Amino acid sequence: MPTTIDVLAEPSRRRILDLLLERPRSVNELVDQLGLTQPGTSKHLKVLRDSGFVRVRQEAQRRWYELRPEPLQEIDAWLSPYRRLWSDRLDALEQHLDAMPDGDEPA
Amino acid sequence: MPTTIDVLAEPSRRRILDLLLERPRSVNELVDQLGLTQPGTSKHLKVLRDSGFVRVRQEAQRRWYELRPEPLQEIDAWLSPYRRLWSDRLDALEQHLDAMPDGDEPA
DNA sequence: CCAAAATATACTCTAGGGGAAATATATCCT
DNA sequence: AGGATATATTTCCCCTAGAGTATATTTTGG
Repeated sequence: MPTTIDVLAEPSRRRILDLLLERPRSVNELVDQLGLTQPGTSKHLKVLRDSGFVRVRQEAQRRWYELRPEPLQEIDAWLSPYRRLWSDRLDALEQHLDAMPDGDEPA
Repeated sequence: MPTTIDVLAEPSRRRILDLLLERPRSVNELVDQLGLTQPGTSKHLKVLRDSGFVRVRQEAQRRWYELRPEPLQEIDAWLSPYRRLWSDRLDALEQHLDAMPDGDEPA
């Protein structure tokens, strides 16, 4: 079973997420927008379902796909330790330490 | 050439980033930590270099790899439109709107 | 200059993932 | 019930990405 980030690595699936961010859509709508075949689209949707990115609401024969936040939050969380690289000007400190030949602590 | 997120999708590469988040490391250090072969590790490092995740500082025969923030920032930026799904309690509103048969605004 | 250390590149093999076409399933409508 | 609509599943093919092995390259120390 693919990782959350594996799922995101596929361009068509990212496009699906983009489309679903605007509003819920039916499979055929997505097929049209993506330019993929219907089976191909359904396959991606299955992956997105299994990994929790989307859920389906059935209405007659039509199925409305909509976004779920959890997996994206997971990515957000994964990213968070790295944020110190560019926030709080801590990156300036790092560069400083790297540039110095030996220990050199600022106040 | 692989996308930023393609690069991130590979588990060993994510582990490399984790290790480099602690501190810069030489290739052999990474080899030991990863349990991969040296060539395999170097290959991943090349991918990480080409995509801007790391840069190298050479010192004698040793090469010190260190993190660069840009590609991770890019992911962060990509994520940002999706944050409205869970931040500012806007998700609660969305769910509410979905559940309601018609418009119904909270205070 | 030579051997060793550290890293990079080239090559081969293999498995998994994505695409398209065909088919199956489900639900509505009359 | 039966045809039509909407979607899912299966099958097959191909191609790429990753792993390992062998080899090349670079730099150092003596």
